[in-house]
Amino acid sequence: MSSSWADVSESERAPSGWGYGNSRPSRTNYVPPHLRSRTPSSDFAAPSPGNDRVGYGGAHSGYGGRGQGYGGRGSGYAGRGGGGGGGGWNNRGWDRRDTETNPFGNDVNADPATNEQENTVINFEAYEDIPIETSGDNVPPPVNTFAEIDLGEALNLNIQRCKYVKPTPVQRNAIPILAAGRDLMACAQTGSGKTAAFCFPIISGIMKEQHGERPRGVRGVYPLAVILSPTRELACQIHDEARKFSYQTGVKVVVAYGGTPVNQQIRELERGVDILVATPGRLNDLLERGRVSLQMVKYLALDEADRMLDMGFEPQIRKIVQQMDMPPPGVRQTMLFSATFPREIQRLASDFLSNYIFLAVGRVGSSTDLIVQRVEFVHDSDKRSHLMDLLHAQRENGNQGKQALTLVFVETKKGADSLENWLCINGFPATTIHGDRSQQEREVALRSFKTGRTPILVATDVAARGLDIPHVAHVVNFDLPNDIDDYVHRIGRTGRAGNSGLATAFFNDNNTSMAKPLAELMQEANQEVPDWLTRYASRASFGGGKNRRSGGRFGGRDFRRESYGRGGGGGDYYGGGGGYGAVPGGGYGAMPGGYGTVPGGGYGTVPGGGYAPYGRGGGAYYGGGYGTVPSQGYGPGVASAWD
DNA sequence: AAAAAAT
Repeated sequence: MSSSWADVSESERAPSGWGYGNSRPSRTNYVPPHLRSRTPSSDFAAPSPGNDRVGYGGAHSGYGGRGQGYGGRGSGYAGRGGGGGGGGWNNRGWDRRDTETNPFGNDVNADPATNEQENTVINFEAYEDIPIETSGDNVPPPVNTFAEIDLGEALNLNIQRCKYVKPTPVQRNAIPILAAGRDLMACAQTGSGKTAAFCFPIISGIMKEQHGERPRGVRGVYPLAVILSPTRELACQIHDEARKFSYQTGVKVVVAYGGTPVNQQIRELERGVDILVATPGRLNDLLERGRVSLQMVKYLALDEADRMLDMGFEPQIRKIVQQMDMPPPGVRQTMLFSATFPREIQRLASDFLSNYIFLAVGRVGSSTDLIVQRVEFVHDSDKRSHLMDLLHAQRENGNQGKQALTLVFVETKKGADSLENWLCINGFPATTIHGDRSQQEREVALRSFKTGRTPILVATDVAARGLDIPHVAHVVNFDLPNDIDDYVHRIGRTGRAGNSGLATAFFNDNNTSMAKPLAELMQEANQEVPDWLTRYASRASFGGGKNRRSGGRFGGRDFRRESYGRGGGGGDYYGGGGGYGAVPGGGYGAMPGGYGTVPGGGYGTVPGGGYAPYGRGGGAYYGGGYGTVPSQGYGPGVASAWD
C-alpha cells in the first residue's frame, strides 16, 4: 500500500458531476438494462436504507449478506480497511493479494530486480528520434521515465518485474495524457507497447481513487474499466498482460469472450472485477443478461480501435458504449489505440470522446522500418509451390535446420484449412487459426505455433492484429488483403519490440488496387520497390480511392486538422479533398534522413544481422539476384523462375 | 467479398 496515496481523496481527474468518491450510488436491487437510464446518478434516487453504504463497516456487513465470494475474505478485509475509516486503499471488497496466483511464474516473490523470467527485451535503439505528433488542447508533456509519474509502488514493482526499463515513445506520451484524465486517440506502430500505455494509467487510477461502493444487486457486477478487443485471442493476451501489471495491486482483471462456457465466466466475474477485458459479442451477452452493468465505468479503452469501429463491429460497439448504462464521454475517460486510424473512423470515434488529444507516433524509424518488405509477382496457381520454395530456403538457412516461425496470411477460412492440409502433406508442420475453428482449436494452434512445435501458422485476419508472438521471423501475405491498413497490421506480427523481421507478399492481377498504396507504403519505409510494382502503381486506374493512406510518416493524422470544410472529399475514405498534398507539412519522402538501416542493395541483409531466426545465422537468405527477378514487366516472368 | 464477434 502506498502511503503517499492515503490522503488522495478524490483525484482531480474525477470529472465533476460524477461523485464516485463521496456520493456513492446506492443500488441494491437488480434492474434490467432496458429499465436503466443513461445517467446512473439519476437512477435509484431513493436508496434503500438497509443497504446504504455509508461507512465502511456497514458496507462489509452488506457484503456478508451477499454471501458468495465475500464471506471468507470479509473479515480480513474489514480488518485492513476498517481502521482507515475510508482511507483504505481498496474498498472494492475482493482483495486477494495474499492468495493471488503469480502471473510471472513461480519464483516471483523473489526480488523483482533479480527475477529472471523470460520477457521480451525491447530494443530501444530502434525507438530513438521517431517523430511524434500531438494535437488537442493543453497537451501534457511527455515523460522520460516511468518514475516521473506517480503510478504507485505496487505497479512500479510490476514494471520492474516486466523488465521495462524506460517507456517506449507511445508510453512516454500517452501515459501523462491519460494520467491527467484526458481522453486520447493514439496512433502508434505495431509492437510498440500500447497495451501498457493504457493499462498503467487505468490500474494506477483505480488504485489511487476512492471509488464509491459499487452497488450490489441481486446479481450483476460493476467494473470500473472496460477494455474491448476485436478478437478473443487478443483479449486473452491483454488480460495476461494486465494481470502482470496489476499483480499485488488489489486491482482485479477478468476476461470475457465467446466460444467458451458463459457460466464459468459469470462465476469468475462474480468473484469481483475492476477491469473487464472483453470481446464485444460476449460483453453484449452479459449486459443483456444483466450480469454486468457499465454504470460505474470510469475508463473505457478500445484496442485496435479502428477495427472496432469499422462496418462489421460498429453497431455492437455503439450498443455497448451508447445504448447501455455506460457513463457518457466526459464522465468516463475514453482511450482509443491502434496502429492505423483512417479518417472516416476518426470521425465516428469522435462521438465517443470528449475534448480528446490525438497522438501519432511515427512509423518511420520505428517498427515497420525494421521489417524488410518484399513483394513478388505470383499467380494464384503458383502460390503454393512458391511458398514451398520460400519455406525450403528458410529451413536450409535457418537455425540448425529448424524451421523459423512463419505466419502465412490467407483470405478465407476455407483457404486456410486447404493450405494447412497441403503443407502438412508436403512435410511442413503447419497448423491454422481462423473463425471456423473451435476456440479450443484456435488456442491450441496458437500455442503450438508459439512454442515452435508447428512453426508454420496459416491464418485469416483473425491473427492480423495485436497478437504478440515473439520470434516470428517471416510473415507471408499469401493472399494480400484488400486494405493497406490490414497489410500494415499483418506485417506488424513480425519485427516486434524493435527486432527485425521479414514480410513477403504475393502480388498478382487480383491485387491491383493494392499496387499504389503498397508501393507508397514501402517507399516510406525505405523499402526497395520493384519496378513492375511501380508501373502498376502509376496506372491511373489502379490503387486510388479507399486505399489511400492519410499521412506519410504516421499511421494516421488527426482528422480535425484536415477538415477544410469537407470540401471535395465526397465519399473519400481518408483524405479530405486533395489527398496527400493537403497534408500540412506532409508529403511523402519527407523522412528524417538516413534513419532507416534497411538494406540498400539486395534482400537478406536484414538490419540487426540477418534474417535467420533469433538473430543467428547468416544474412544471405535468398542468395544473390533474387531481388531482380521481378523487374521484367507485369507478367509471369517471376513465377517461372520458381517452377 | 471476407473476416470477426453470442448461443
